[in-house]
Amino acid sequence: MRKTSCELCTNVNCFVKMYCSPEWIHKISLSKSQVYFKQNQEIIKEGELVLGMFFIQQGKVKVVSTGLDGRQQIVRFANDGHILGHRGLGYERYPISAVAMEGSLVCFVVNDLLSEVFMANPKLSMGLMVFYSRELRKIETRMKNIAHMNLREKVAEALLLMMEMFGLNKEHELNVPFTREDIASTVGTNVEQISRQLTEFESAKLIQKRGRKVVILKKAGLEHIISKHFMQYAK
Amino acid sequence: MRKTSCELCTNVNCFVKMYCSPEWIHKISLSKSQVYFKQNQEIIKEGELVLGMFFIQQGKVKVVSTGLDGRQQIVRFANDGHILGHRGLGYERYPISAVAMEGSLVCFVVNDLLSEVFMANPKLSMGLMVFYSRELRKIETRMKNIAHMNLREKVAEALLLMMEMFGLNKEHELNVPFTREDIASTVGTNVEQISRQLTEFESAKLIQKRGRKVVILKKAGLEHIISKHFMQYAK
DNA sequence: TTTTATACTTGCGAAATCGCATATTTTTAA
DNA sequence: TTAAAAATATGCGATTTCGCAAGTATAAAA
Repeated sequence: MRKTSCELCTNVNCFVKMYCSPEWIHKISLSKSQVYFKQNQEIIKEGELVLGMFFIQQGKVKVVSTGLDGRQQIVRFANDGHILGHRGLGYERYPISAVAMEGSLVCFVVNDLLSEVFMANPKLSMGLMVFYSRELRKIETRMKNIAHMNLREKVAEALLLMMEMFGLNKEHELNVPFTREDIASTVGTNVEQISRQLTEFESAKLIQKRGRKVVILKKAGLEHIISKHFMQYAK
Repeated sequence: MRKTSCELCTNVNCFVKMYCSPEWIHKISLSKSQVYFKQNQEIIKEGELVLGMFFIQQGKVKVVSTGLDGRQQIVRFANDGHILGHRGLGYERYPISAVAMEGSLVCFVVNDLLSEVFMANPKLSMGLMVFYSRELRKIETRMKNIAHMNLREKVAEALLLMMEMFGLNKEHELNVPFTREDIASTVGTNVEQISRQLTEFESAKLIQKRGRKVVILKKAGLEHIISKHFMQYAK
């Protein structure tokens, strides 16, 4: 498989394409590398040296933080155009892992080039700062939710989170391969609790279980479950 | 009280002083405003319009996210040199509030000037990106901890968090005014549980309660309680 | 100083969550 | 297609956390 040049790449959400000058896009295109990761392969491994940043050209990824005990926490999901490894900035080693949830194509740019790019393309830095600020906002909200919601609410939120990131296929199933364990790691509980809660949602006709797959029947119903935790501001 | 000029300000942790050119420091100094906030006053109010960024010249601050029900989550603590309101970047309204835990002096820079500053001082943007990335890392770790730790561990972590940010005074008390409610909001539980847990820590001779104040007797003991949740990488 | 308000503590029953054990189903591999 | 492995479902007792209530201590106000 040949490397896609940035100039020909059709991913319109890529930060490089959005914020860099044509000359710099060309430079990056020349020196970047590109790797295909199979389902469940680790793109980034917690504890490894930070060598650069990853840009998802096309794929579905979970970002996980692993405890000493092996328990995992899914910190966020990512897909096309999203960045991986930016938390390594200013650090020696990656604080988290990133795992492909299905086959994913990822571009990689080394640190030295990145520094040059940032100094020469202030719009990229600005764009990334806005991105960071949104990430912070999202995760802060999620932290509050994990702290305040009960299990039922947290599972509802996890389903909505996955739906927002990966969408539904034509059969209205969540459009990403995942296990009960993944939901448990998102929510901070164990697989049994997820099973029980999904069963309950199914009896309430909010979802339908199809083997490992989950069909979203009533998004509004799930949203209603968590609505009391969200403030909406007057415009 | 007169406004401190940036040139004469002694806060060495300020991002402006660290990363901007002398001309830009001067420009900022001229157009910034400076406000003193008393204990428990709101520096930033969730839902209000984002007009700029705040830089803490000297003070102690908690950043809180409030639920519809009024339940609060302390998202992080901040002190001298830290930034407030940066999560508003790219947003219309602030997603969180910031409250002075004791009298605090804060500088404010409006949006328009900020954009100019970023475009003209790429090192500032870089510095801020590293800052953001560290914030992300911290909060992701904290999210995992809130999700995985039991109450005892979470309270130990909250005490260590405050100690790291605000230090101890000569009597080894946590050097910041706070209530049990503050710890509860950090941990995601209620005041009663905090009382019980502090009592338990006191019997274990890890801390000593002096009215509202908390003396840290054995930091290593608190660290040991949470150690099983932290990975350390080989150098 | 005295009073009042606020914050803190503790007991105890209720509720939620956990975690083992086991059965079933689904997926993967042969 | 069949066999083996992995993932899912569910009952149930154990454990943790919650939340009210009532009392005590501390800080703020008069």
